[in-house]
Amino acid sequence: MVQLMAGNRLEPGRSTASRLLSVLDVFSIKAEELSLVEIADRAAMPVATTYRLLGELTKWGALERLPNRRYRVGLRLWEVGSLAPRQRDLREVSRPFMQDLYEATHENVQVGVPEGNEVLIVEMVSGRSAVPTVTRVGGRLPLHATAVGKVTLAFSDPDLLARTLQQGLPKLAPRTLTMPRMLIQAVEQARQNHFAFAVEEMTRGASSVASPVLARDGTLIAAIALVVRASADLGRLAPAVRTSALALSRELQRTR
Amino acid sequence: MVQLMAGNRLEPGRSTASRLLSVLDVFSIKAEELSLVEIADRAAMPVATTYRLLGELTKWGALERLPNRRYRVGLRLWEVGSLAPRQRDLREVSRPFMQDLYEATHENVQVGVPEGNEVLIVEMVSGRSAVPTVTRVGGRLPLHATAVGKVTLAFSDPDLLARTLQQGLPKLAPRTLTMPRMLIQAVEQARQNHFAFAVEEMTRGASSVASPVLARDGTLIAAIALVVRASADLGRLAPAVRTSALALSRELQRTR
DNA sequence: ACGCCGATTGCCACTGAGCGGAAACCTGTT
DNA sequence: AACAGGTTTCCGCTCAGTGGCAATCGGCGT
Repeated sequence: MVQLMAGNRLEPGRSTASRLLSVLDVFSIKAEELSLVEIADRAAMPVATTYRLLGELTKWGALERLPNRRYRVGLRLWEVGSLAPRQRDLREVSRPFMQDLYEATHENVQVGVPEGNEVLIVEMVSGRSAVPTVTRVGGRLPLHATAVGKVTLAFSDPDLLARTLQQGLPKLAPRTLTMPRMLIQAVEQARQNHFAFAVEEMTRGASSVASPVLARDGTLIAAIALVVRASADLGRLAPAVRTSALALSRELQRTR
Repeated sequence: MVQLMAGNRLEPGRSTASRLLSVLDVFSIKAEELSLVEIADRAAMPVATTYRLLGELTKWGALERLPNRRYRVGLRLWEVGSLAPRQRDLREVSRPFMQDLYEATHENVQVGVPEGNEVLIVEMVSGRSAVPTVTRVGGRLPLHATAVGKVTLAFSDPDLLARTLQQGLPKLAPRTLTMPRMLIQAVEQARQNHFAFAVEEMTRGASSVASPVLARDGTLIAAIALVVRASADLGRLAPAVRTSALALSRELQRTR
């Protein structure tokens, strides 16, 4: 028998709760179905420990076990998550406005809220004729390379912009703004115009226009955007997005 | 100082993981914003313990802390939950079909999947003109008093019906089927017709028609329903629901 | 302003719940 | 039938989690 760690713990100080939650962290849009070892690896925990925690999570319904012994996120977790008021209220109120915007343009409509250093997409309306996007409801978009992101930066606490610049502006597509000066200027413009563009900055062939959804006190609640093929005339679409954003803002201000 | 339990635990044998998850359990549609003591009470745990767990959950983002010191479900939990493939795929595929059904009838359209002894509503389309329903996305409906429920019972493992009968048929509205015989008969009819009705069995003034969404092997994936005011002509609406259910089934069978 | 009461936060002694290495046990593959 | 890769069970050791208590905070009524 080899030497054991003190208390038999590889990482003393890490709480059981945080271990449990870090199991949930390993699931993502690119990894929605994982095996025991895959989860253990990604969560940086021994298999035995991971196995026990997975058992608890599965029993509760946070995860589901597939016949091929893999794990995926379960319905019970979705159910509890769908109670999150921040997304639920916004989503319910915005749906009709998004629908109208879709009818008028037949392009992809997205609504996102700031979450950490990204924008979390909370609702989407898209049809067959619109450009296919990689984005999904529940997915995240970067702040510096999207229209929703620029609008968010323009109407949030200034140090969100500072943090974004500090952690660098990764080049995601040929036309991504990678120079701080350029982004600062774009954000400044967004603040003045109440809308922002992003032309092939995130994905080649796709562009977007966004406008802010604001609370009574002027703070940003969300951003609404149209994602279109790069050849589309963004200038012509901007007023429609702006109008929807205003209507949505007014409706949200009415209810609270 | 008073006597302490062995190990200072009130409830030895209850794991930390299960305690953490039972904190999430206390949140519901009727209790989406709770204070520390309320949570401790409902989860049957001491305040000190609850406080620590709430701290971990908040740090991770599963819960959010409001200025009034209350807790509610956070965006991070919604984000992870939205990865649940069972609801995500179904929801994405069904949306256009639901939209069509809505356009044709201008009534509330619901899609639900079986989860435990209830139906979990996964997606909804409703307009201003339709009857206001209490049901929300993420909400649950009883198996015995709704059209979606009866359809689910008709096309699921027979012992789901047995379990439903065993735990009693609570009277939810004047016309709820409370006699086992009646429910069995209704389920039998649903199996033959491929649709079911519920006339003011759940809520006075509201009725519904539902039809099953089936996998290639005949097992039930979901149920799609129209919820209408009680005065509406259900018989006239049934074929539309049936048609949507078939179209949706076919589309789902195509993709997998 | 003041005092009251419930809610929140911090503290700390005690021990069983959680940890993880290792071995047994499956499951599909050559 | 042997093997490889993953999954499940086992078990001894100990520190992380527990929860009673008390100090502190804060909202509300007087």
